[in-house]
Parts: sequence; C-alpha cells; structure tokens
Amino acid sequence: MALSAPANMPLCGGDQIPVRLEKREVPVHSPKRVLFLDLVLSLFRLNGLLIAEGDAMTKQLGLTHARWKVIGAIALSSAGLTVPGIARVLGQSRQAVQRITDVMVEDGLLLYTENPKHKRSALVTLSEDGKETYNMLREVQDPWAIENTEDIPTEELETTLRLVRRLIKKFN
Amino acid sequence: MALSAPANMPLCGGDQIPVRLEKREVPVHSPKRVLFLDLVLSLFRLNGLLIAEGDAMTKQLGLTHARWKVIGAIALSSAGLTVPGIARVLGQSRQAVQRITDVMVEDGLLLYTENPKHKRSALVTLSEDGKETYNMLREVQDPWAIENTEDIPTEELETTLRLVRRLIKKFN
DNA sequence: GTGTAAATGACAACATGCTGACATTAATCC
DNA sequence: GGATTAATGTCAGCATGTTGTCATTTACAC
Repeated sequence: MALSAPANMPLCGGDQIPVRLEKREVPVHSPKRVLFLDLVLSLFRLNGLLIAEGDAMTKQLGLTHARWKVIGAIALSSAGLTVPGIARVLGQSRQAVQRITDVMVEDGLLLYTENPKHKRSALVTLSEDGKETYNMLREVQDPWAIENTEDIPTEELETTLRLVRRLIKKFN
Repeated sequence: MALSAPANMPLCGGDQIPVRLEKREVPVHSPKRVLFLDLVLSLFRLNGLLIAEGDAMTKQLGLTHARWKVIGAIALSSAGLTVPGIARVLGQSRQAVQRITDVMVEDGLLLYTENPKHKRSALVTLSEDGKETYNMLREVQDPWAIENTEDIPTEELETTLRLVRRLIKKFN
C-alpha cells in the first residue's frame, strides 16, 4: 500500500493550500457529530492499514488478506462456520466468501464438512494444511499483537472493543 | 450487503456445531493479545457495515462508497488535497483514488485545479455540482451521525478515536 | 548547482467484492 | 401437512483496489 501520512491527519493532506469548506479543528472537544464522522473516516483508514499490515506479515506464508481473514474467522470461531456465517463475521457478502473458500478448498487449506444442521450448507473447516498455516500465522500474528498493544492500557482496548461492537449491533 | 448476525459475535456463527481450535470467552478480562485480535476482526466487520450504511444512505444521490469517501475526504480537508493525499487519508493506493477521481472529474463532480506547490500534482476540489452533492450528502449523513451517537458518551467516542489514531500512527 | 532519492501520473494485469438473478433447501406459520 | 417466507448455492456482470512498471517531476543531501 505504501502509506506515509502524518498519522493524526484526518483533515489535511499536509502539502496543500487551504480550501476550507468547513472549519474543523477536531483534536478533542468537538461536537459528537463531528467526532463520529472523524471516527468513521479514521476507521476506513485504519482498516486499510490493518490489511496492509496483515498482508506484509503473511506474505511469506502465501496468504492474501482475503485468505487470512477467512482462516482467522474459522480458527477463532468456537462453533464452526458456514460460508454465510463467515460472511457475517467478516461483514462481507456471502458470494465473495464463497469464491474464496472454493479456491481455498481446491488449494487444500479448507474442507467442506457435513453439517448436521443443514443439508446444503456445509461447515467450513481447516484441513491439516490449513491448521499448519494457521499455526504459522499465529507465530507472526501473536508477537505483532503483543508488540502493538504493550503501550496501550487494557481498559482502552476494552472500551474501544465495546464501542465497536455496539456500533456493529446498530448497523446489523 | 444483507447482514444479520447476532452483533457481538466474533467467535461463533450462531448456527453451527463446535469446532474449537482455541478457547476464547472474550467479553472482558481476556489477555491483551486476544482482546486486540478480537478488536481487529471487529474492525473489519464494522468497516463492511459502515460501507453498507453509507451506500444505502447515498443510493438516491447516485454515489458509491468509493465516491462518497473521496468527497468526504476532500470536504473535510482544511488544506486541499492531491490524489496521493486523498489516498493517504483513506488508507488506499494512489492508483485506486486516481481512477475514481478521473471518472468523477469526467462526471463533473470534481475539478483538478492548479497546485502552486507542485507542477504535476493537481489539487482535487469540489465543483459546483460536487459541492451540491456534498450538501445533499450532509443532509442524510448528519442526522445519521447524530442518531447513532445519541446514546454513546462523548468520552467513549474520544477514547476510541484517540486509540484508532494511535494505531494509525503505528502502522503508518 | 549537481546528483540521488522520493513522489507522482499513467498504464496493465490481476484479485477482491458487490449486486442481481435464479433454483433449491430449510424454516415458519397456519 | 401445506403454503409461504427465508436462507443458501451458483453464476454473471461489473466496480473497486492492489501490485508492478516506467517516465517525469520534485525534494533533498552534498
């Protein structure tokens, strides 16, 4: 992706002249509306950066973000997932997930296993290769997660996760 | 997108049988690493839901998420943006933004205006049509932002925004 | 100034994601 | 049980996004 912007820069490009359709010095103490829209824009940006991080991290494993997202969703699920279930967890269309999982089954990373609760909709599980890949994924992902949170208080992470889930519930 | 999952469901599909590669009852009080990975997965999901929200909201305006993101980034910038600048704000590649802005200039929503600071890299600005579109966008976006934050304390929004920006800075 | 590195525009190839449509299966209501 | 509604698999068309590459311009170190 190759990004290199000043980081807390939701409102300026850093190298341009004023246009100013709206005044917005936002750091703190701005109305909730502005705060929220800023948050949304920042979330878009963080989303892109997280995908870039993951891709860089998993390049050596031959994974792409579409793939490690699926593997991660399956591995973190405690109950087994169908294709539409993965799509719901990832906030994507079931068709997009179906295409990825089809290829990953062909590649031997995933298996479609019988679903006792649904004749047509198979459970998507990790094959032996898939589990091995997941373990290698963990080997890079865990240190990354630890490293990037060591200076962040647990309470802030919890507050953020709670808010994010609250928003997810709203938009579901 | 058509999503309808139980909302705080990072770990189960809701309609499957156990697979359990890893135990993870997460609601609170889990190690930071797990908390963080949960947050990342939730952010992916929220990202998808926010895009779906925006698309539904702007359908009548003939906008797509690629377009309202660009319009939003330009409108919220206080200093004017170049194509690579928009890409940095949105966490995308400059090529993807270039393609969208080229089409939007053709469609009369944007203008490339001379950049005194850079001979080749034009500033992207809203045309009259673009400003009108942005105003219509605001008319649906503002009530949406207000409505979705009325039950959320400002402090939580600020904490979350601060954390998100902190992560952006890390991954930049 | 000069040379080197970085940023930018342009193009191509490819991966990913969405919507719409249709048929089939599952769930629900009566 | 039967009918209706919802969920799922499948396919097609299209929009979006990424990487790679190359030429040009800008920025920077010396």
